[in-house]
Amino acid sequence: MYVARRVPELPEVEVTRRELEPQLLGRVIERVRTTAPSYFFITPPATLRKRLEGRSGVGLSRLGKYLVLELDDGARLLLHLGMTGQLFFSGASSLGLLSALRGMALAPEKQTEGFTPDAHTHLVFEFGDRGPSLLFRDVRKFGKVEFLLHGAESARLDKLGVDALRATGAELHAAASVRKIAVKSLLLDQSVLAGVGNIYADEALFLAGIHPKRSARRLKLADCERLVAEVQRVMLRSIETGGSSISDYVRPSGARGSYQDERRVYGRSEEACSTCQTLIRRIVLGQRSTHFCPACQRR
DNA sequence: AGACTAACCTGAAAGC
DNA sequence: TGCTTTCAGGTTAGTC
Repeated sequence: MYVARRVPELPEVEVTRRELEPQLLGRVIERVRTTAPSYFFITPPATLRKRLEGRSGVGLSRLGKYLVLELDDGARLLLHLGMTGQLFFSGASSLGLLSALRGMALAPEKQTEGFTPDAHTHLVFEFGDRGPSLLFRDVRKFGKVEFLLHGAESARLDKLGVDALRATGAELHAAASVRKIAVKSLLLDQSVLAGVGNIYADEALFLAGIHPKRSARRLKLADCERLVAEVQRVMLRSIETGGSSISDYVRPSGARGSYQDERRVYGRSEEACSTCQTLIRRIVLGQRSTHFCPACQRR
């Protein structure tokens, strides 16, 4: 059986940003703990410790799926959650909340007070105020941490396109008209629209009535405008419900983002389309599972 | 140079 | 029951 998973895309990163910002900025990072060098660390752990200890955050922004922590000396720290990354503060409520937003159920023994960093917790900030520590946990290590000195260029950020929430149909159309790829692949290209991942790409294409395999080059301006509008609508709605689940989160057992219930096609292959009752199909496109309604979405 | 593909990683679930 | 295989996905490096 095919099991759908939830992975941090733009809305999850934005909800995380909003959660972290008030609890992080202005606090002096006294000590940095890390795991051993790995794929996860673009900047070696030893360098991170040296550069970050004694600093404090003065700004936390988001571009696509990246979080950018601006430090008091002008340096920046890029954080990417990859597929299984979790950022949270030590203490039960934060952990439960954020894991719920991720849609990842934690084992009961890990939901207790005073979460102890485990082998998957690759980065920990301990603060001079002795308040809750910031933990970055990532089981599959697809997440990324990169330190940038004041004024340093970031190849990763520089190659991102316009943030999906700020994009216009005209911008998408300009990129689409010169690409010989499927529209779904276009949406996933971070150099075009930054922040769109597999789930919201499928959802937006369904809502816009566009077949995922339709050629990008054949998209008309009106198609692109509709598509961008649906990308933004579904993402804004997801941010909204992620926020509302904060107050809904009471029992660990029932915790999850309400997005699960609103999704129309993703992970619903062989189920009836909510619009026309045709069975939702699943195909593989660009090495990614792709879900669509063969009747509602035209090539 | 654009387009496509394998690799990175781990745990859950399916398969045997 | 338990060991083995498959699979998910964001990003990047490598190939054609």
